[in-house]
Amino acid sequence: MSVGAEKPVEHRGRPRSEKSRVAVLEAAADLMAGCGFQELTIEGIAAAAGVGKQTIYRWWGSKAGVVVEALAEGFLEMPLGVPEDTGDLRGDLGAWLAALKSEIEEPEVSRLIQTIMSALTSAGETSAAMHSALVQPIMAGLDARFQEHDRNHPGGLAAPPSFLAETVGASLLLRLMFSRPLTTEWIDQLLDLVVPSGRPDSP
Amino acid sequence: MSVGAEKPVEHRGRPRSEKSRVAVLEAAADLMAGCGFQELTIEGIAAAAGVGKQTIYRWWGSKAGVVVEALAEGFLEMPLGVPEDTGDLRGDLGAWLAALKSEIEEPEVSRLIQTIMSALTSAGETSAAMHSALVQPIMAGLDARFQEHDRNHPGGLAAPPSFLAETVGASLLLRLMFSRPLTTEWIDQLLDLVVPSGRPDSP
Amino acid sequence: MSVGAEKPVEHRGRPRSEKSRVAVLEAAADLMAGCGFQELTIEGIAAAAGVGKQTIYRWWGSKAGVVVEALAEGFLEMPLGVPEDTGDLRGDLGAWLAALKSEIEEPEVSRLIQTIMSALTSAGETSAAMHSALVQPIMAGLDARFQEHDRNHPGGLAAPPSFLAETVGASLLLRLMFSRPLTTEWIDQLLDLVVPSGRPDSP
Amino acid sequence: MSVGAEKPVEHRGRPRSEKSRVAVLEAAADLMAGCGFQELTIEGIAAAAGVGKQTIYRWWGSKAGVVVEALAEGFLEMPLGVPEDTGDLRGDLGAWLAALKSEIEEPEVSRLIQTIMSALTSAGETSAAMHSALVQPIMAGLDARFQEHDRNHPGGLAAPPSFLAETVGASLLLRLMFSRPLTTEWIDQLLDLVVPSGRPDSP
DNA sequence: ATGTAAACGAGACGGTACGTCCAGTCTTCCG
DNA sequence: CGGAAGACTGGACGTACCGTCTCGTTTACAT
Repeated sequence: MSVGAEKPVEHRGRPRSEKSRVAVLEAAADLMAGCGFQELTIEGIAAAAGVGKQTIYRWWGSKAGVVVEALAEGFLEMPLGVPEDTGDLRGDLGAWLAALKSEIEEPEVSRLIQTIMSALTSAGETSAAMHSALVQPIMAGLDARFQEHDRNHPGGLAAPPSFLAETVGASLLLRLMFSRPLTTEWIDQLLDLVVPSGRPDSP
Repeated sequence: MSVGAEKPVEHRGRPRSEKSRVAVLEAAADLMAGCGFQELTIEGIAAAAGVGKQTIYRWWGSKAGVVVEALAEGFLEMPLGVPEDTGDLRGDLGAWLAALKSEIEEPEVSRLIQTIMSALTSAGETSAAMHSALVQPIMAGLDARFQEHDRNHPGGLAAPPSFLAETVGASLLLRLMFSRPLTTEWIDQLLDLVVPSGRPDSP
Repeated sequence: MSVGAEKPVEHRGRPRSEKSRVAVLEAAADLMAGCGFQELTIEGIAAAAGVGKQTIYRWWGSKAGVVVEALAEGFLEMPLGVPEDTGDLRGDLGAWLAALKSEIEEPEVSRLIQTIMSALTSAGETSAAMHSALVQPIMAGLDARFQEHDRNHPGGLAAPPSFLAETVGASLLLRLMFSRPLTTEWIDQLLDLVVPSGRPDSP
Repeated sequence: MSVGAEKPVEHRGRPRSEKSRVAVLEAAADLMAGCGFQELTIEGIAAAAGVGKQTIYRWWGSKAGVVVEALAEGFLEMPLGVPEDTGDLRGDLGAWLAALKSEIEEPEVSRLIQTIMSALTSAGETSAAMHSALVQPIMAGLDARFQEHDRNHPGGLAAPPSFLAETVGASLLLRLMFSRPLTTEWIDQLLDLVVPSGRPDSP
């Protein structure tokens, strides 16, 4: 009689509707793109998703929760891309930052970043979840690139790769948060600090 | 050429009440300390200040504006202190960060920081004003310290002092934003990056 | 052939709360008695009824609407009574008007009448509804009395009963509206006009 | 001792500005024509008149007071006209009521009447003043006509002329208040009651 | 001429209520 | 029993006016 195979859950009554779950996340992602976090409302999400408010409260409990899941599941992408890898770490990072520079001149992109950051800070208790959903991936991307560089040029980095990644990410995000421009000078200085300039590839 | 004695101002109607202005800023500062930015309401500020709502809308237009002015005028202080100066830059920074580390364990301090950062990100159009009201002073404090160090140990810094100040500030704030702990390892790594440890003073 | 069973109503979502409906009407009636129509506020009604403002706006849309319904459903009575019937129409009307005369000397009664009339005139689009809710019943009462008299004394009335009822009602209300006293002379003249005095019962 | 000569007035300081007084009354009259009494505001009048609010409060104290004076001084006319006099009282009244019938079909006229009546009922303490400013003149006009008729045809009226005038006025105003139509039947019945039809002139 | 004093326009003040929006909860019916 | 629909209490929003209160500016009389 032992059923073996774990009943995945004690399961009674109607199962959760995947359709509703996805509809909510998609609606949230759509609305996020078009307005600030403050203006994003549970009612708005429910209406756009064709879903009862209760369904959202049942499964997420707050709009921050919905946003976190939407980001974690890729319904909404932090529009920051990832640096390429041509073997020249400094050059790659420079190119990446330059691309960002032109990208955030589009108001839509700029707003989306601010919206996400605002969601982060408004989150309170969920800020850790937010961090891992949002910031971690970016850091991870940078980290991988720094790791590789480190392997090729041991001792050429001023600090552990993961730390440098975090530093770059923090500087970038804070700059975007305050709508300050990514000037060429600023980019150069950041690169100088993080990938000590010029000489690193020469022994 | 006589400058013609500037008309002091074209002034009609009852003049603005300084008493109300101060009452609003004080009330906002008090309330900020006790709750999040989301929970801070215009009605609450008006009631606490003994002021009509219209008076707030007349002069500030949004709660973010009130918070910016309260900060700019020192009614509310960003509880981050400023590093001492004993001649040992690295040591001073380390001590400062260590002090912060214990300080932000108090929930009140931690909440205040998050509140202010939330106000910043919610500000939208005023984010630049927010930046100069809040972040600039911290940066300026760090900057001064780095400048002095640079003068004493030319070439000992990995990047221009002001840039290092910004980097330290950004890393710190973002860490606080996400409620991540200021570990000793993190502090050490930051110092290693910014004030290349040990060696710089030896030829 | 069965008519297909009238859809009882297409009914979705939580049904309207009768408790709230009654609470609002009772609260409005209570408040009306104690203040003018101008001083009667939606917020006051909502608070007194323990109801959200939205509930009032959802179902009535204006305070005039609430007052109309309160009157129509008898939560608030126009304090004008109805003439008795002893067989002597002129005497009955005289007694009724005399009773009113002393009654409206109480400021509370006087204020309530003015309040209701003010609600009527402020109503605008709903003035027809107001009329049928308020004035019609009074008229109807008078009408019945005149009808009966007419039956007993054919030709003794100067105009159709319903018209005489309307005339008496209009004269009375306008007099109350302007806070002018119901003097004995005025009453006598009205009766003389409407129930041609003395002689009608003699052939 | 001889008091004699009244000090014309103890008069110090700047005298009241007639220009402002007139501007206020004109502004009030203009605004009354375009909106309801409820929507008529002191601030609106002050702005339209180019006058400080205090000037209105100094001299009138309430918008009802302004309206009363505007009516009393003829800045705003109750659009009811006055019956002609061709010797045939019944015919003249009939013609007058018929003219009104078509006139009040214009929404502007209808609204103005309701506005004035609303001002009356909202007035409270000033309702007596309102009455003499507004209703009295109409009554007076009717009264004069009835008086003359009475002189020509003694005993031909069912009640004292002034009373009949009041009755006609009251019936008319209440009908207008409730936006009920002035039908031909209603007019005929009123005339039958007030100027007993046909026979009175024949012996 | 020069006070002195009241009325003036302007407009900010503390308030009250407006009508709207949304939060989060609750009830009902449907599948 | 999950989910949509939607009504519920509660409370902040930003606006409109209230009636009061300064301001600086006329404008008249009384020195």
